[in-house]
Amino acid sequence: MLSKAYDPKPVEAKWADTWQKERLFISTPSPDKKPFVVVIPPPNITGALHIGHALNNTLQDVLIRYARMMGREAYWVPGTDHGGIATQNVMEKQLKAEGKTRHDLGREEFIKRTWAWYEECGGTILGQLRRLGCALDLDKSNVRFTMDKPRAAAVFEAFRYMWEKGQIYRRERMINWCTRCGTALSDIEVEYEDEKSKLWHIKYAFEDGTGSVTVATTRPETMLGDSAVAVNPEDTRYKGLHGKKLKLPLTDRVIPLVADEGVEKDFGTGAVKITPAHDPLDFEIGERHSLEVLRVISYEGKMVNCPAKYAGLSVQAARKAVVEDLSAAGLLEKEEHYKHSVSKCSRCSSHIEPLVSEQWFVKMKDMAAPAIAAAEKEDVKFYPASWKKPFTQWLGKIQDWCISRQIWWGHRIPVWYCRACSGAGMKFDDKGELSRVSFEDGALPVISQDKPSSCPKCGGHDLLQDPDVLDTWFSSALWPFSVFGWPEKTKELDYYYPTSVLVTGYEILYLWVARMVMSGIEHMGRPPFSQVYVHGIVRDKHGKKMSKSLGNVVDPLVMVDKYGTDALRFSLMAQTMGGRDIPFSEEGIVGGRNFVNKLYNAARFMQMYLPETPAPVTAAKPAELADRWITERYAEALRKSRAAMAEYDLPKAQDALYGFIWDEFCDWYLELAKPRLQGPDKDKVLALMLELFTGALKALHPFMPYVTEELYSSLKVYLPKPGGYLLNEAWPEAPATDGAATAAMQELMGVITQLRVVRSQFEIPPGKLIKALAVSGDAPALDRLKAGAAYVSLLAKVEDLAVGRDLPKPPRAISAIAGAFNLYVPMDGTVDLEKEKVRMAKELDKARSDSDQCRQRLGDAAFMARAPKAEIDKIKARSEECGGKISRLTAILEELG
RNA sequence: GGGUGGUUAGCUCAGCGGUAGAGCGCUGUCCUCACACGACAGAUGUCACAGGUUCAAAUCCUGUACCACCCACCA
Repeated sequence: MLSKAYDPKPVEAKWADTWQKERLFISTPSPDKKPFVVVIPPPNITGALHIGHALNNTLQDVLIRYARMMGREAYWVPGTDHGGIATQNVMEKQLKAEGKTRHDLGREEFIKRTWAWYEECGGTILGQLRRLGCALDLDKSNVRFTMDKPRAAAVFEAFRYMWEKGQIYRRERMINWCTRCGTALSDIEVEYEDEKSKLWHIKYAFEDGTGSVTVATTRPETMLGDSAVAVNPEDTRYKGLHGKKLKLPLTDRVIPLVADEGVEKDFGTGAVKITPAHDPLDFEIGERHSLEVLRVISYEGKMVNCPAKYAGLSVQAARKAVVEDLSAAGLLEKEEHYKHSVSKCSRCSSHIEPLVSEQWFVKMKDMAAPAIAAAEKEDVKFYPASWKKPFTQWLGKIQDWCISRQIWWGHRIPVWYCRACSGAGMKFDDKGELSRVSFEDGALPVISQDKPSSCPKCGGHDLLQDPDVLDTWFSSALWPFSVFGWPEKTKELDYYYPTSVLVTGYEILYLWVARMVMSGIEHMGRPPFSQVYVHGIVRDKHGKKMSKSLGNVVDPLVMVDKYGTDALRFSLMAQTMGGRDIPFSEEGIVGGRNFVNKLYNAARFMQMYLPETPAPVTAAKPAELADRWITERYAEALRKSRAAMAEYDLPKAQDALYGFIWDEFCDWYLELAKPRLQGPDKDKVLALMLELFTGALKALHPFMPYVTEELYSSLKVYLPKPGGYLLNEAWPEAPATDGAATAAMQELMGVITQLRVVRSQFEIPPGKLIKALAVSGDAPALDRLKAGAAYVSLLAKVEDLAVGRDLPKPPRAISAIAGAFNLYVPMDGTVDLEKEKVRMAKELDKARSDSDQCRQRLGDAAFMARAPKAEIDKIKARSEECGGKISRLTAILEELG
């Protein structure tokens, strides 16, 4: 005999292994079948997977397995992402623990070390995906990496093409600079946080001594780089002062007062100091007025190009010093408390310094337009649909994308410079390495993936590669086609592209999804997928975002160890309802674990009656009421589940099967089958049970792959037509049913439940058999009950069920009403008459208020005139039923006295 | 400042025009020969608030409050 409780560990290990060994998840282009393709959002090689990955990959796995079982050529393409800054940060942390920096290693050594880390971490991630049951073929030959050779070729081709088309450019622009990471970032990699700060009001005096203008600022230290003060041209307070010169405090510079529409009249004093080099709005205003761009904050976050007193100070220290000096000079008009949002690096949470820098950019407007159109036309369709609007709106406001990063780990920008031809455009660090490139200062680009053998202009051989790398999302954006070998024209690309559905959390909708859509249209001529399944973020049980600092991070593998993969998957799935964020609680997994155990025990139950030596159970299926009923319920569950899958409502699809298995198959059908398994019907009943249960296992397989495979493999030997791996079986068809048995069964279930209520309320011991009478004026109902008497006897533990039209109520009997029947349960000892009276009176009250409600509606002329006939009939029927119930209850109560 | 979503049983959430549901938790009985990771039974809701549409509103519309998230050049 198998153990009472299911032990997922050995089972999961066995199947995970077998599936991979058998290459069960591999796919090859098969033109006779329709492909169903999902490319995995490649996890960053920054460490172990978190619970969000578990959810994301479970959803994909369900879709893939389901599609495969529905006859599609399903392919889930595995891979990992090199993860640019994020990975570099992990490496730097490792080095820090050794007391080193990446500069101690040097670029080449650092990259070598990161590749070694890729081998280690990438392997860990794949192992985790494997344990999660993911139907990914994890053979080396099939796993992609965003920085492997084919993907590098794709990156180069995309860069080359867009450069030649003029879509990629390099110039000076305002960018977000993370002083800790030491690199430029794109706009979406910046997060904002409210911070309590101060608003300083500073007086700028006119050069001619005719007064002053007061500006308000949250960043007084940047005044050292001011090139103007701006006011709104409509602002009457400053009419006539435009063009006047102001003395810039703490310096000997003189700056103009300019008029610009970008200035809000209502903010502060209506006058703004303009620091074109360190503020996006100021930069724009500066461009409009040809103001000098004076950089006073260095890439290291230190003050430069300013009076010696401040030079070299950190931004914070400079702020303090500037405020003190202004105050001492009497130029600080006031200081107020102020809350504003500051920008933080999304990777390291350090302060972001907006500054002007020469970087590589991608022009986005032209790429965005067709992507917006694709979303509008639903060539790319969102599930849930509510994501369409934010998606198109974001694309509508898109800014050019800064793609260069001043880090080491990533795709090196495929551009080379000839030392002889680029001259001052090449800047070198103290080690003699090319550190920065400036087109403005004369650098001449040569686009090439590998080092060009000679300079196309002068023929020289001293060419150096651009020191920057590309934003990691640049390669991610190409993922849906780079995985198939693009730009090579491969069979795979031809067959699998465009892919079917992309499954992702909403947090990378813009960062990644939008860029994939744009890139797909740009390079492949059509969007990379037709559907986007957007899910929420897994949070802790209080709804807080999981983070290491809060200490509320849940490791999915710890949960898997404790409860099993199927349990984790089941509970994550159950909670994704609505596509919103998911509060994760460990208690929730227990529910999943219990369900897995339920499945296991249902199988164990069947096994008890099946022969030791496996042989197909070939008996004809039985056809009594319970059999027809359970078949109808099974068909209904499959229909519901299939319909839910069609609209990507995965949790609903799972829930329909869960309800069928637990509430119907186990709680009713198996119970009803027990005595029959001892009698002549045994084989027939087993045949049906096997058919329905193994069918349910197939249907559940996409959700809970391990336990279903295990149970199916042990039961299939009894099937007339045993299948192979569940993944290769067809997802079950609902048998044709007329639904007739469901109503009849419901009537019996009502009688059984009422008798159980009597047993429970009058504390009749569970083991004790009772006598019962069922009385009704409804002759067909009596016949039906007679036919189903065995079920009632069995499930309500009745030893003698008398059914008739005019049976008298025995003395000392408890009454109950179930549908058309008055039920009487004679009691052995004394009956608590008061309790019985209260019970009946309560029933009567309920029936009366129900009846009143019906009568009221039936007496409402407006209702009668306007409500649909079906509704009126329903109320009429209910009213009649209530009426009958009231008179029956009244009679019972009268008898009770 | 703009936008989106939410407000239903103690908790997490379904339901989205016709008598309020599930899971967990809670209470009672039972270790009934598949499962105590179980069975059976039970309690618990002015469906945020205010208007409106409708014969009928948790469900549709409008507004309010609170919560959450996203976006924005909040000097």
